[in-house]
Amino acid sequence: MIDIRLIRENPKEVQEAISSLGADAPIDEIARLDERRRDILQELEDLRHQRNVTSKQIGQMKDEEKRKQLIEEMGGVNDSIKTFEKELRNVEENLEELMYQVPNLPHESVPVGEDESENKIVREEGKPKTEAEFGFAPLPHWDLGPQLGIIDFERGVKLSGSRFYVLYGLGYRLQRALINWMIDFHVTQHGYTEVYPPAIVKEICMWGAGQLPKFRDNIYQDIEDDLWLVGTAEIPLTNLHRDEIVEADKLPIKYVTHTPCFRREKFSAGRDVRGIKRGHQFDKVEMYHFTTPEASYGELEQIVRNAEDICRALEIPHRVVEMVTGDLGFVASKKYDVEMWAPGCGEWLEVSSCSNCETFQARRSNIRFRADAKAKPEFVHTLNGSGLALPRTVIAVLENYQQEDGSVIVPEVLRPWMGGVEVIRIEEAG
RNA sequence: GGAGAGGUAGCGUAGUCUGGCCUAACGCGCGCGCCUGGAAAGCGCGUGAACCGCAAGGUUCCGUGGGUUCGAAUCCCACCCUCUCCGCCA
Repeated sequence: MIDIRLIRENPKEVQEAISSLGADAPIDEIARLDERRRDILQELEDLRHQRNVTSKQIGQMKDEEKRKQLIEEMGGVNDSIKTFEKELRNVEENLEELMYQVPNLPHESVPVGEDESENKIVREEGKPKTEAEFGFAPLPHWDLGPQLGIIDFERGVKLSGSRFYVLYGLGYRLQRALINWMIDFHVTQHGYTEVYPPAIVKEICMWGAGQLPKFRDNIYQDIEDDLWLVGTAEIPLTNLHRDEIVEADKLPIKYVTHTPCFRREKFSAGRDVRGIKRGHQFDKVEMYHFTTPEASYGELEQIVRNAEDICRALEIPHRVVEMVTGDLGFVASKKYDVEMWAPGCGEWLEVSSCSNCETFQARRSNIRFRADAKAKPEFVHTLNGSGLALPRTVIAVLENYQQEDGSVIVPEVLRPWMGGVEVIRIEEAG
């Protein structure tokens, strides 16, 4: 949710900003309803004032005659109040519905661009290994995994349909090792507090994090109990402090968590169907900050660095990409992706997406802080960043560390979390 | 699933039976000051939020939504949520 004052005061600029996102929003209609709302409020408040004053008089009145007369007069006032109240409710309902459809506005530093093809590569670290350096043609993980007996696509489909798979043995062990290692890394090296939140939440949480109404079709839902499966830990983490006022000295609050994520992938039908890159269910380690407006952009850079630290420790080539306006999405003011190179499938995999949402989620979720004890509460800024998404990190490990005989070397940092295993071999993997 | 209790401002609670002095009290916490070598304690003062308005000021909010009434935290109806006990259970 953006501040309606922006629309009230600079409707043109807001309209342009939204156009730069390649999005659309009913700004004119919002401005019209906002004005009508304020007009009604003015009328209504005058009438209510009149009612309050008169009612008080009636309560104290001794003269029965005058008393009856006043009560009579109040009849008309009450009718007007009821009429205005009804219209106000109507206008506010419409206004809110429209406001929920307005995307977040881009930060001034975000490069203008049509779509992802114009995203800027900010920096790159580690050289992708060439085929010559490998000494053989590296396999994609959808060949490597089944060959090692650690990924089973057929049985995944048997259980749950397309875009599901089963991990076995050292494959699953590798994922577990990554999860625990990454969480420990963020806790000990980056100062995060680890949390374990619910992965299915009430509808209100979906609105608060900006998932509804826009992404309704992409969310799994239990209709009977009105519970929604989260597509990212960002949702429960945002809602941890919903309707709270946080003291400034507690900020920044930095959480790291690991949850399953569920996505219907209705918007990507037919894309990335091979392998484990885009499943309906996947695990993700997620970083999340609640912070002040002054600190948020510095912290966005920090979150990106935190994600890069993981890539670096794994010794996998990676790069940071800055999103242009056309690829920002609905909730971010500014966003970076971190991508790992996957030599088998020959593409850069988005393993992390780091966003500063400024007050967009905080407004929807009513999360505020007090700069000091006397200050008025103001909205916090919220930031999120994957640290990292599991299946894609598993892909990158398998494809970068594969050897000619089909075995995969375990990255050194992971070995303590792998029970000392150094190589995943065909004969021992399962 | 059964029975009961409850939802009041950052937290804890009073007020509801008996509608108007509720413009919501009190405690904790927090802020300022006094005191002190410094602090704690103590004492004094202050301290909810949102919206409209240049301002003065006004309006709204006692879980949510309706209703009754000149007037509702208080009465009536519906719904939501939380807790406790029992049952079942990883």
